[in-house]
Amino acid sequence: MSTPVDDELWSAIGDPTRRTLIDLLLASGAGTATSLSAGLPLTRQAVSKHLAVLDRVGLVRAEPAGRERRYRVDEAQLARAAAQLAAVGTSWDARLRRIKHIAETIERSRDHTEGE
Amino acid sequence: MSTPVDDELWSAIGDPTRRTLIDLLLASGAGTATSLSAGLPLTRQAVSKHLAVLDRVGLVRAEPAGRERRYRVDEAQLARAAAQLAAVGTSWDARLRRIKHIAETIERSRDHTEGE
DNA sequence: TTTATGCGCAACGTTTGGTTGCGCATTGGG
DNA sequence: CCCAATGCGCAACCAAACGTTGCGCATAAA
Repeated sequence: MSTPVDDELWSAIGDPTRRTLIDLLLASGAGTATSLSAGLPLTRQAVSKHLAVLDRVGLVRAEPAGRERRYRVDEAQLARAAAQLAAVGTSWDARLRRIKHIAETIERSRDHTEGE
Repeated sequence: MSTPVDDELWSAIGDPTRRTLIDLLLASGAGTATSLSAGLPLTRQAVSKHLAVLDRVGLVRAEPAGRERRYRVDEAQLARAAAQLAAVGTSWDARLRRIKHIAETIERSRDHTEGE
């Protein structure tokens, strides 16, 4: 129900800071560790490590530009991640609906036979 | 774009082990730390701590039954969590689509004016 | 050629997921 | 009634992850 690879993706996007970074990168198109850390309560180092994690799972890609290291979201990979999130969500939803349906069915059949 | 409360929910369901526990609880209806740990590569203690976390954010609820402590998923809360997952996923998707659209627009206007 | 900016590496503290080893309560069989 | 077995919580301990500070090095700008 969950492969090791998918777990890596999950733990990458499970961190709130990394989700914020993805949001910022999506909003501004691209950014460096320094520029991103400017708008966050984090040091450049922390941001840099997070970007390294996102890079390792392929959610962002770095293009060196002079002395800068400009990061950009890999759209295909992020789409994959978004699909996974939605999948888990709808899976839970489906199960909850099924449970609710069964519960109602039992309730109804009890009303027919018993008077509890 | 993300409240502290929501971050707690996220970090709760961000952990792979806790998602597995939720799956198991959904599948079997209810369970104790001991019964759940039996089917996992975890000690009872680890499971117990995870259940405590899930309990604190309200995703599961415990009902003492004799010397046992039976846990059950709080369906409303889980539905809320599922909605959040889906929300983030679709938010990213929407942004990606918008970006792609803009990119195509620029590309097209460049083809008209420049020959680069 | 200096100066300043951007980055990576290393050492360190703190939180979190996991383990083991207790002790305490409840339950069930002599 | 009592004693073994079962289920749980608490505390101590380890390892990995997130964050910090303090370097040093390279590249761009003065």
